[in-house]
Amino acid sequence: MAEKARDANADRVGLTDPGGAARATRPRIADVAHAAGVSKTAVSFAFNSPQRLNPETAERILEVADELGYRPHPVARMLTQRRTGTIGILTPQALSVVFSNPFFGLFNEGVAAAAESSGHALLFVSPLHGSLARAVGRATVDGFVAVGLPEGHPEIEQVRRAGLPTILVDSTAFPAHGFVLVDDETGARLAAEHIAGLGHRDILVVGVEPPAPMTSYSPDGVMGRRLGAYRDALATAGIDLVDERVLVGPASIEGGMACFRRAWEDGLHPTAILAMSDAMAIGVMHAAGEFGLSIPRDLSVVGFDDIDMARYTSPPLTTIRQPVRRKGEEAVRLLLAQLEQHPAAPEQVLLPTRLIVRGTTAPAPSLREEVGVAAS
Amino acid sequence: MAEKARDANADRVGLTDPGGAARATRPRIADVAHAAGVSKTAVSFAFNSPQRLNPETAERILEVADELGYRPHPVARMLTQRRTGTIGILTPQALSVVFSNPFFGLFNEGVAAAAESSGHALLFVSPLHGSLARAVGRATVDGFVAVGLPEGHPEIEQVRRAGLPTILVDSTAFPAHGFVLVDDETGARLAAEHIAGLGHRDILVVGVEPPAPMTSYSPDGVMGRRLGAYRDALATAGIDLVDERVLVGPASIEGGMACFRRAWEDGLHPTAILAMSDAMAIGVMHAAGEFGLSIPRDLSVVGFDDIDMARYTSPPLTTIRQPVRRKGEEAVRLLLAQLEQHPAAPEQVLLPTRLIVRGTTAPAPSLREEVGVAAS
DNA sequence: CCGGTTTAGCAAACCGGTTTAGTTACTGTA
DNA sequence: TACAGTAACTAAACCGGTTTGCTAAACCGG
Repeated sequence: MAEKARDANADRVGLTDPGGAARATRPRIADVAHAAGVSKTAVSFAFNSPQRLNPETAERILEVADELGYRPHPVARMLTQRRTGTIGILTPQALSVVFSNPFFGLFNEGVAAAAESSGHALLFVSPLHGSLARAVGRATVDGFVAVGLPEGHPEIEQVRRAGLPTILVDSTAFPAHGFVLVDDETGARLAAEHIAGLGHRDILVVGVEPPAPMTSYSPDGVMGRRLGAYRDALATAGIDLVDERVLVGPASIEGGMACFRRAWEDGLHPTAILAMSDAMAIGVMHAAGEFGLSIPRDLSVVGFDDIDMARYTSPPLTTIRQPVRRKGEEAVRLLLAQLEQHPAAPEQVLLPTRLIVRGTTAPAPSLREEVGVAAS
Repeated sequence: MAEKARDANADRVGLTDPGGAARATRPRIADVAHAAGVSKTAVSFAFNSPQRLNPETAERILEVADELGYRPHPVARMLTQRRTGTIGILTPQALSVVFSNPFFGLFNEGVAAAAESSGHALLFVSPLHGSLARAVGRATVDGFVAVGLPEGHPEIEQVRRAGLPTILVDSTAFPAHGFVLVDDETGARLAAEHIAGLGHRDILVVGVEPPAPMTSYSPDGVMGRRLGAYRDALATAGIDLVDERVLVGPASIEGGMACFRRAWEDGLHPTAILAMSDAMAIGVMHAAGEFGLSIPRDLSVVGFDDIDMARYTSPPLTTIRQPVRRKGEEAVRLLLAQLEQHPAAPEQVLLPTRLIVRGTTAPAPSLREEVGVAAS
């Protein structure tokens, strides 16, 4: 006896393609089986292990399938194979802000390079109707690369309980998971020491605002760690960084401009600014220009990240380099390793940062006069 | 009689979470049903239409589910609901090059904003082992936004035959589908006229290279249309743009630098460059600087796109603005419209471009001398 | 000509959910 | 008391594939 009646619906499916519009009913494996006079199994074999079939039969099945316009349904295939072939990029920010941040451009480059070479697609997952956990529940991925998930995030426990293999980037929120970190403390310390060493005393910090549900930095998050290191290094130089001198905004050029304008109009007239992102640093430079300041003569600026653009600003941006692309690559590499050999000890990677001195930093104005450099 | 034996496996599943590691076997709906003493149907209702259950029962089921750490399997759910809640972004380039291109950053912002507000996730689909069609076959999406699919692409027919709702951006390869275009011709013409009007005669075009399997522009592709319009407008001004004066490279700062260096060292010393991408224009500016040229005194540069960075270069970049963000938004909007009411006439959108004159264009050097501006 | 192996293909079980079409018990009405 | 209507829940079918276990025929050496 052949397949049950519902397993074949050749009459529903036109043999020829109706000219570009999506057809009413997509052909199923049973339709192909019926048309080729074989079982579903045979059709499945023809696609997945043709060597198990007589070559002629396999050939014929594939021809019939092509005529019908049949493609194995990817979702059904995922269900049986128990893998999706997709890697999820999990971010607590909205995707529209992610993509506006040049840091992510670079990070995604690395992720994409690694994912592509292993044949994985990339699914970007951000809070769904405000809930990260809900979005995670809907995501059809083999595992996550979670970037910048702050320790204090309200939904973090639910995300962890989802139980998918997850590699954290810029976060240590799940101690038992693999993660990729960058030596933010050293980077921030180098930036602060550089500025303090140039004689600056009146310093402002411009930071990336924490993602939506949160209102302040967790001391263990990236920005919190950077801020802590700025503070410590400045304190060592005898400078007290008060909260009023730490401004936050979106990690974009506009965000940096807004921060600087706000500060300047509030009467804060620093001689140096430590920015936690290059995009914001570039914004600061431009806003400073609007107020007639010249960089680095009147204002020194240090960025963070060393995005491509940093070397092309004028003057070129002094910044802290972190291997952003590599961060993405490593994260995917760790994830794939974990996916392959399940009970793998989660690996952990710490990447270095370093100070790149370019043209946006100079001795503090007061100091320059002392050493005989005339202010114009 | 209760469910079949295989439908419940309470013994496989620990009640408590074993401390962060992914559990061996994920609880299934039958496990919850068994533990709560109800049917699978009831569990499904508890999650999807709780009003169909006694509130207390629903509550109890959800509690049991939570204890077991049960989440409905998203792939199984997709299969029955016949929707994925995901929009695919289809690009013929590798993702690593996509993310390195600031144009895509902006475009993705628009796509993400529109997708997010409708609760859709974003899946990036690029050639899998060199084949776009194969990647399309694996993609679990409700529809595609295909960007920059050139008309002559070898796999285009297979992509179309996949039969998924698709909106094209910067391409008219599928005449029967909806698409979002930008008035590239007018933009390119304005750029060329601007340059010709400034007296330039020695002009170079720097273009974005076509995606991997292709080697030259299709005249109907974005870059082909822009090139055509450059040519026409220059011809009108009596200038013949020969093929040797059209260089292509990756759409990045480095790509622009490479193009300029190659040209300059080959003895091409133009007074103006028309770049088909802002990133490349920025690269050209820097490479020109390396050769001691001053912009716009010695060399005029016009970009294309008007990315964020364009207004922050020095001098700020003269360019053709196209509403890139909006392009992404419109594409998703059209796609969602088509997904909702199936037999919708595919919409088509044409967005304007315009010339933004900033600081990188000036009269041709020879001309300046004539009008009395001394060359230093 | 015989037992053993290989080849080719099939039916049924399975992946993990949702949905349809009931069934049962209870409530309200005439 | 009978009957309709509803609330609460369920068994079985279904989504569209893959995989397992099996059978029948062809092949093979002795």
